[in-house]
Amino acid sequence: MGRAPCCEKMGLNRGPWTPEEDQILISYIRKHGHSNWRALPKLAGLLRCGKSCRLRWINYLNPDIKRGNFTREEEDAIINLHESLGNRWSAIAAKLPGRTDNEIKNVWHTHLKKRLRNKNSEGGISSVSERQSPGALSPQPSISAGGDVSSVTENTISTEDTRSYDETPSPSSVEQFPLIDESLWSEPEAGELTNYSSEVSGEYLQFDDQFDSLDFSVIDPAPGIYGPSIDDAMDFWYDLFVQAGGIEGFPELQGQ
DNA sequence: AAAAAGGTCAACCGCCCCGTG
DNA sequence: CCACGGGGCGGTTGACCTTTT
Repeated sequence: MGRAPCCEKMGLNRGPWTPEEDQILISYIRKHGHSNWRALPKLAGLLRCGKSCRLRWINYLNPDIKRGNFTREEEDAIINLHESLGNRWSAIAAKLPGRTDNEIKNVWHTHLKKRLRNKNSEGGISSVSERQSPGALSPQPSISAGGDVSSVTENTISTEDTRSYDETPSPSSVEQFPLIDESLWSEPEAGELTNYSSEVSGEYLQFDDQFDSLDFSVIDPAPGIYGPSIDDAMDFWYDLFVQAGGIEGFPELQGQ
C-alpha cells in the first residue's frame, strides 16, 4: 500500500479514445517507439496516463494485432491452453500470434466458458456459428455515421490479410463503403499524401464486401511495383480519415 | 414501438514482478 | 540486500449494441 497511482488523475482524459488521440499515439510510437510509457504521454502531447497509452496500443492500435472473430482452431487452442495454463492470459496470448491477452480473456468469459459448460452438461460442442449470438454475426461497424473511430482501427486497419474475418457481413454496414475509389483518395493535404494518392487508388485498394473492411492486402500484391506498402496505405488512410474529421469528412460515405 | 434482458468488449483498477541504483 | 519505479497482468466494470418479450 501507500504506493502512488501511476498517474495523477487530475486533468487527464479517461474513457474511450478519440480518433485524434489514437492518431497522436500511433504517430508518436511510429517515430519514437515506446521505451518509456510513463513519459510517453507528456512527450507525445497526450492527456492520458502512461498505462492508458500502453493499453490502447497493446490491445488496439498495434498493427500486429489480428482483428476479427476467433477461428475454431484458435478457440480450441485457447481451451487447451487454459487447461494447462489456467487464467494466465498473457501466456495463452503468447501462443496465439496476433491475439492479445485482453481479447482472449474476453472471448473466454463471453464464449468459451459457456461452450465448455454446455459441452460438460451435454457431452457435445457447439459450432462457431452456433456459439455466436445473432448480434455477433454482424460485424462491428467499420466507420458508421456517428460512430467513433475505434471501429476504424478495429475493422478497417489490419496488417493481416483477410483471413481474420470469418463472420458474415452485414449488408447495411457493407454499404457504408461503396465508393472507395479514386475520388476518395484524390484530395491529399500534404505532398507526401499526393504521392500515395495516385498509387493508392480504387484500382489497388478495394472495399472487401465479403469481409466488411478495407482490404489493405490488395494494395501491395507486388511490392515495388505498385509502390506503397500495406503499412503506408494504412497510414495514408488513417491520416486522411482523421484529418477529415472522421466520417463527417466523407459525406459520400454517409447515408449510403 | 418500447422496454427489458443479454452479450460484447474497450478500458480501468490495483496488485505483482522485475530491473536498477 | 533493499527500496523504488515502471511495466505487466488478471479481474472487473460499464457503455453500447442486439435480441427478445
